[in-house]
Amino acid sequence: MEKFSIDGPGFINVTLSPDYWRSLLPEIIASGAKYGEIDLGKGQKIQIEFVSANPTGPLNVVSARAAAVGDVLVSVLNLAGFDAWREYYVNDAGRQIRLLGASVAARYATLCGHAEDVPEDGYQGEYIIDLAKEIRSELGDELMQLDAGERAEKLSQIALDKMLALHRQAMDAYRVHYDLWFRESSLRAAGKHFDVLNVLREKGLTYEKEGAVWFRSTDFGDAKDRVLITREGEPTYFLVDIAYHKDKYERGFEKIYDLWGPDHHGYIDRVSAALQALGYAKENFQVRIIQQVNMLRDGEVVKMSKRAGNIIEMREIVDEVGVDAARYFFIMRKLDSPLDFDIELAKKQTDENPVFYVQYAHARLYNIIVHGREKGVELEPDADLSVLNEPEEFAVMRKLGEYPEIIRRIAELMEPHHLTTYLIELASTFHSFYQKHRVISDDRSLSRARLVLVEATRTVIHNALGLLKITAPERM
RNA sequence: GCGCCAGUAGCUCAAUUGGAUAGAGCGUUGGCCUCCGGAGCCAAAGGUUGGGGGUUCGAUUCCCUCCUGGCGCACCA
Repeated sequence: MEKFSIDGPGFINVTLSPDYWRSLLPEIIASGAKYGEIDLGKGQKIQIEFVSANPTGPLNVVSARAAAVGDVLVSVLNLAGFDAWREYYVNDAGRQIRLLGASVAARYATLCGHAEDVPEDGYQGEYIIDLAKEIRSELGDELMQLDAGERAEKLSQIALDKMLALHRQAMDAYRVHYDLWFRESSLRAAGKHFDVLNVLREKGLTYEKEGAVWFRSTDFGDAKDRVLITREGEPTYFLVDIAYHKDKYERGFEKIYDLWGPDHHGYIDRVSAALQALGYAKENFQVRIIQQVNMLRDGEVVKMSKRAGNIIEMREIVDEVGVDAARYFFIMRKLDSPLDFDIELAKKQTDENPVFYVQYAHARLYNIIVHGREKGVELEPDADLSVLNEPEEFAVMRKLGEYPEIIRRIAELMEPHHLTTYLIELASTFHSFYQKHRVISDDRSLSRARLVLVEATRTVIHNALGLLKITAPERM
């Protein structure tokens, strides 16, 4: 530290010495991918559940946003000292799967020459027909020999497996690799939801009304009580979901965070109520709502309607703009803000596109090091850095020093957009330096020192892009 | 009607959770390549932070109220 000063009410300014900033550079290079590591989490086990889309239809663009956000959050949390885990909840049981089976069965029967209507509340989408066609091409008409009930049951399992495989492929292509795809059916098979029901009942937190079993969630802050067992005797999605969340704690997670879509915010209080009723601390279960995505083409919002069948699928958007741009654009905004995704902009390979701005900076940095080597100036992390005295050099060093703080902020606030904002700032700070000063020149000692600055900058950009799982190109 | 979220430069968004002169990108205007990548840089213009109250040394941030937009208010998931 160089000096303290008191400047106005509430401000104490601390000036750090030039040597402090210079010493950061070899540290960054030595740390490599570990630069930015902090001990915020202290090894705490934390689970992030995200996407968890129903396997009854294709993944949409909201899932693509959630997938990018959840994936990056876990990476950042791990860097911040947590033991973080990616999980996907597969709703592979219950009413909707029966409807999936019935819908596919109707299309299948129709293809086999026995015209049948898709049930009123079934799935009408084009993809159901595709599924039916695929199944028929594999199995022929043989399922027509079963009675209608068995056929629907059989087809629901086949369709489920196929949808699930598609979802896994889409996530894989998107570079999201879950630690676990958790099956709802496994909870049901083990009767875990009935265990929950019994516990709540023993605590006197349930009652019967109009033939259904209710949970007194209002005792724990919910707006109204909720049904656990329907009049028909079926467990609700809610009951099984309580069991799922309880199971997370039983598997050793100390904190469980869910990322949900905006249409689920009314659901938060009841799950929180149930977990509190079961004795878990309120603050260990948190839900972040990820707002909607508006797809734009040439500045116009693309109208999407599930009914009309013109939804944009996750796969389509990733195929069209590429994984790098898609991930970047979906991370770019604060979770609370609706996100405008301009498809044409994401595809542009120009300065209008922030992805290319950052990737360009990395390619340029890499190239400078190559150029230095060609000129006989090797990268030496222990070079004498006292020759670095330009304001633009210190601006870059200060920016590099911010990185661990960015990691902390993202981990504490669960807001990954700070990473893309930071990358733009770092790239911009470096470009300003680069424009004004030459790295490789006749002054050997200055060249060596600046190469250290370049490599440290390259390392941080590389690390940040790594967290985003966006490629850091050596040339473009 | 009730609840959640948003409203910041012409456009798309930030602002280290209450701090200093509210910052970037795009767009506009004017400059910069004999030279490590011009996919870059510099400069200028552009703001009553949706309106109005309040809290205090200090508010984009917290509270109240109103306006606008999105979403939700199932024995669906």
